Amino acid sequence: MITRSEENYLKTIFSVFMQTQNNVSTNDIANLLDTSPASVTEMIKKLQDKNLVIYEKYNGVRLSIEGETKAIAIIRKHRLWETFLVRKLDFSWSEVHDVAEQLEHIKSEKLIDKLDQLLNYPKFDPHGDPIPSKNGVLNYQERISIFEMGLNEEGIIMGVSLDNKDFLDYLTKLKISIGTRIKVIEIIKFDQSMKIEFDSKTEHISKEIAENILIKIN
Amino acid sequence: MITRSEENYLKTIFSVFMQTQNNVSTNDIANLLDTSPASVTEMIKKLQDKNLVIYEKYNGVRLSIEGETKAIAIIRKHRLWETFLVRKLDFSWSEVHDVAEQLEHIKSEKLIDKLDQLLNYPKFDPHGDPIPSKNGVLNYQERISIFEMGLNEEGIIMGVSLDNKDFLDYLTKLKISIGTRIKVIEIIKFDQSMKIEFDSKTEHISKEIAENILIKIN
DNA sequence: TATAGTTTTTAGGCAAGCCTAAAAATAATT
DNA sequence: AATTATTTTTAGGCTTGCCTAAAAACTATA
Repeated sequence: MITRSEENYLKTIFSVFMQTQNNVSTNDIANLLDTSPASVTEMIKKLQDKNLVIYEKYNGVRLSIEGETKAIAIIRKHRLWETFLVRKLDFSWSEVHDVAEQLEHIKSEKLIDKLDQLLNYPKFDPHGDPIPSKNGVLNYQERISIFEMGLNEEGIIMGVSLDNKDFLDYLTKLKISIGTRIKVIEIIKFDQSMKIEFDSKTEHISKEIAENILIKIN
Repeated sequence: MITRSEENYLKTIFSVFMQTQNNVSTNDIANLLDTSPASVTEMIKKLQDKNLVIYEKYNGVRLSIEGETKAIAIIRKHRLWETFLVRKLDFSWSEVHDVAEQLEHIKSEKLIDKLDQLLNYPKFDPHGDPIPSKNGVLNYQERISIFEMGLNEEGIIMGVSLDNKDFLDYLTKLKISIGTRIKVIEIIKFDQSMKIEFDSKTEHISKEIAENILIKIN
């Protein structure tokens, strides 16, 4: 049996590794899980004993195949629950995180399969992140932030890279959502803020906002 | 904060007290929660410190007003989730228990309110047990078991008093469900089994079965 | 390359929730 | 009423997951 805490560690290691492609440091995990580095070292050893991670002292950690399988299964559950909350229970996309964080630990294969079916096998969650399939395939769509776009470039919003209530509420207020087609019409050098155009209107967004909105690339 | 384990104790104490109207013994709780009497004593003290139970050494325990409120809230969640699983995810009534046991501990008022709404404010769960309202009112319908009925008496099945997979699967096989109108047509003295009539057919049920099917009274 | 700074690990502790074994209290029986 | 049986509590221990403080190992800098 895998504990709730172990699941959270796996999830964290997975997501950091996805971004950096490097072994994940003790400190990073500690910060993300809001715990002490000492506790992380301890837990990593436990995960190693269960063959869920590959670990060498002072050299960070990464998931084993088995650990990755488990991590992806948790992410699948998290994203399916988020989709459920938004689609069936009228949650806004800024409210789902904490509840999904709890629901993702419920153990029942049938439950998650049926939920998937009820939602008609969704491919993306409300934040635009891909939902892994039952057999663990994570269909990753390459994306860049608006901040990385050049002047006059266009793109379709595919997701966000920050799951923060204030940020998401602000996007909602701006009427920016997944699928919105945008164009960069001005880049202000001084503060690196940007003017973007969408739905025949113009909005001025800060660097911080631009960095956390993702558009499709290909 | 109330822990998962504390919630399970409260739920257990509530349901035993409902049946007996007496202080609940340490041993009973230990048996129901599959734990040792020593652990129960310990936990009861903790619950007492939190003002959730009323406890006197060697004299059993009962819930305080606050403890009862919490217990009822958990039962509400459990029964709403069971209803959701059966109605929306096509679980059979024999499968829902274990999953609902996990889901009942999810903490989100909004979640449970929205679930209630999605299900159109159900009054009873799939086993015929009443679902407490948001403000904690448990609308209890008095019921007796088929075993307590006399010859030629009729009644409408309102629920079951046993949440066991084999038992529930058997009822499903017999096509006995909540709402079924039945009539006792024979009582066999020797083994106290009964012949009952419903949907223009006759079935012979054992004492054990008869004891665990409940009909509406008055 | 020695030293300073940072990161990681080790050591020792704590709370929650469980355990077993033994003691104490209550209940049942002779 | 005294003894026996049962129930409940106490005492002491264990595991999980966390903590702080100190030691050890790596990294960067003079």
